[in-house]
Amino acid sequence: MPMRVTADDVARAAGVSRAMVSRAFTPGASISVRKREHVHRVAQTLGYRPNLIARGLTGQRTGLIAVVVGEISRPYEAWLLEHLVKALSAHGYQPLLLAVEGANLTEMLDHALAYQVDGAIVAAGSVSREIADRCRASGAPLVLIGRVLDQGGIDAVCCDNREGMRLLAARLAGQGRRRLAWLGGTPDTFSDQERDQALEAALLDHGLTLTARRRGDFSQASGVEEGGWLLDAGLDLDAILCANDAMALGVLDAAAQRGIHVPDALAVTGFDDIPAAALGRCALTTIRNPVNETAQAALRLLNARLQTPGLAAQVVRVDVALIERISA
Amino acid sequence: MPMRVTADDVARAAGVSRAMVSRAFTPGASISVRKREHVHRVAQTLGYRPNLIARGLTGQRTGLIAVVVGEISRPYEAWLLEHLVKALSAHGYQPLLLAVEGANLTEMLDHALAYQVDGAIVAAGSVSREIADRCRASGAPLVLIGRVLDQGGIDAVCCDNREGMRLLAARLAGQGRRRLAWLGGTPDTFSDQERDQALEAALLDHGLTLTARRRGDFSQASGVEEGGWLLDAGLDLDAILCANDAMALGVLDAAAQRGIHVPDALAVTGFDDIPAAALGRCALTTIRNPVNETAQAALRLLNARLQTPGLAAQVVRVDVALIERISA
DNA sequence: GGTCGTTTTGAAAGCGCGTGCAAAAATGCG
DNA sequence: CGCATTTTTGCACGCGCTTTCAAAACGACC
Repeated sequence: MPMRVTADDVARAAGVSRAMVSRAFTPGASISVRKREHVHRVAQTLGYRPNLIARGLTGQRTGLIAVVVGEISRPYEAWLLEHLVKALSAHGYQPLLLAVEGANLTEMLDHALAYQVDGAIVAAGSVSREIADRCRASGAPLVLIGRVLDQGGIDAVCCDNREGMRLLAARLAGQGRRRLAWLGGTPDTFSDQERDQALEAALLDHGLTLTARRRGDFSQASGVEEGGWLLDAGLDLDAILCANDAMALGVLDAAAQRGIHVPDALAVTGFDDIPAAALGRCALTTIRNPVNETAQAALRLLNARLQTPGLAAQVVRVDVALIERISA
Repeated sequence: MPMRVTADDVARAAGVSRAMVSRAFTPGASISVRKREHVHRVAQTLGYRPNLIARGLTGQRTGLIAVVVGEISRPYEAWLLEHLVKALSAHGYQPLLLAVEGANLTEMLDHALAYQVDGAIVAAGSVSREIADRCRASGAPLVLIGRVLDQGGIDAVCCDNREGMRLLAARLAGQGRRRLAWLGGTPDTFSDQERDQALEAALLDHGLTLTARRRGDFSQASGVEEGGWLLDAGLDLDAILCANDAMALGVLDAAAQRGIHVPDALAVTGFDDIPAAALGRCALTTIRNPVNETAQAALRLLNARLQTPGLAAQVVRVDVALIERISA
């Protein structure tokens, strides 16, 4: 039955009041240097650490940030999560992880809000205005990643999908590819919609249109499946553009299985530039989605709003880049 | 300046005492059905939810569980994390995510303990006895995943590495492979050590020894690299056994780049059976490391110890299985 | 030494909630 | 209807900490 060491214990042992112990652990509090050191020393020997739960109850900040992410086992999500966690912990925050599967995002966020999180970073699901309002009502700033709410009013950071698609379209057009297919991801997904639209627009600029369109679920397996379908449909395709890298890698597999040479007979492009994209016998030509900068930007937004609640909402578009490898 | 709705507000609005509000939200508390419903209704309209931080302060349980994992972007880690999160949330826990990079595990766990976590699940780094004791002193049970402390005394769940290696050795020996190489992972890793030892032992049973051994860092990139080294060394290898799937996939790439046919000219085996192992033009023969059961077992252990602190520590070995695909 | 302006300190009031305890209300029974 | 039980309720305290506020200690300066 282990009893925690409390500030009272330290106070008694150090011969000071509990308030002093609190101040000793509060940077910038009014306390003499001598006493602070003394208290620290005593605390050390007793093995005392301020209870952050109790601290969170009084102060306005718990240091907890809700991080909502989709299926973690997807390469992009995992990659992003890794950077988010690093960024959070660098800023002294602690991530409360919520993995959303389906429509229970509201419920999960509510649960997180009950933990008095200082804020939330949402990189999955679709955030309704209602949810956003509820967060604001709880005093927890919300930052979206990879999706922006068109009604505005919510901080978001998202890569420049339009520019990415333009770059890909230009490259393929420049290579003289004419019969192009689009392999989209899960519908109702912001990334899917924006990339899809952007592609159509960009192709138009080159006088091209899609020969075929097909839809997967952003997974490599669906890339194999739908890619296979496209290749078997007798469409005589030049290129397959995929809504993300995972599916593109799947398409690459499908092509290899059929003995179709990439990039000579077929170009394949991805989006995100996940680490695995550079590997494999046929490295992927793709668009770099700068995960690290995205995470940093998200935290910057969060911090800014935490310090100045009245700030106007802001949408940060992080720059993308064409990564030329060999698949296209 | 949004003011949270507190139990007092609900009490006032419902014309009852604050204690009643508390009881209305405490399952099994002494309160009449009528009143509970009434309070719930009022709470609903006010948008009240019990503050879990405050609740955690009084009660012994915060519902927070520290989850320590290594590099999340690695497929296996991500996969495991996904299942852990699911399992935790199914049991009403909330994961506090700690990504350890380097030796600061102690520090991170200390920080988590300051949040009064109910327990910790550690799937990364090496846990010293000192750390374990500190956790126990804070009343937070520790459960290890994929590593067991040989001094014992700590709950752990880990797949049966020995049996896995036996199965692989038997298969390769049965195929008449004779010149085998081992591609190990990061040293000082429990998985690496146990799998390595187990392989040597298993091979001995078939009168075989390793022709070569090499070491990566569990990443696919290192698989490409070290696999390439092995293939270029003129060792005339029959088979390359890898300490995990990611490296095996890398080796597969390396072989493909060199035009070496798998499995005819070379067998490649992995370990874990991550989702990506089944994909690709050359599906991986590997050992299934049942992540889901692992996560479930970890939670069972955690719950058991939470309910009965005095319980003897237990090591659960989850069963593995040989997954026969085409790479070996 | 005394006065005034500065730190430095301790007492006490919360933060939002759970819960033991005793009072109040409801119920059962004769 | 009266009494003994049982259920339901409210009060008040405490969880571990932060933070006013006023008192105490300090130091400088005349």
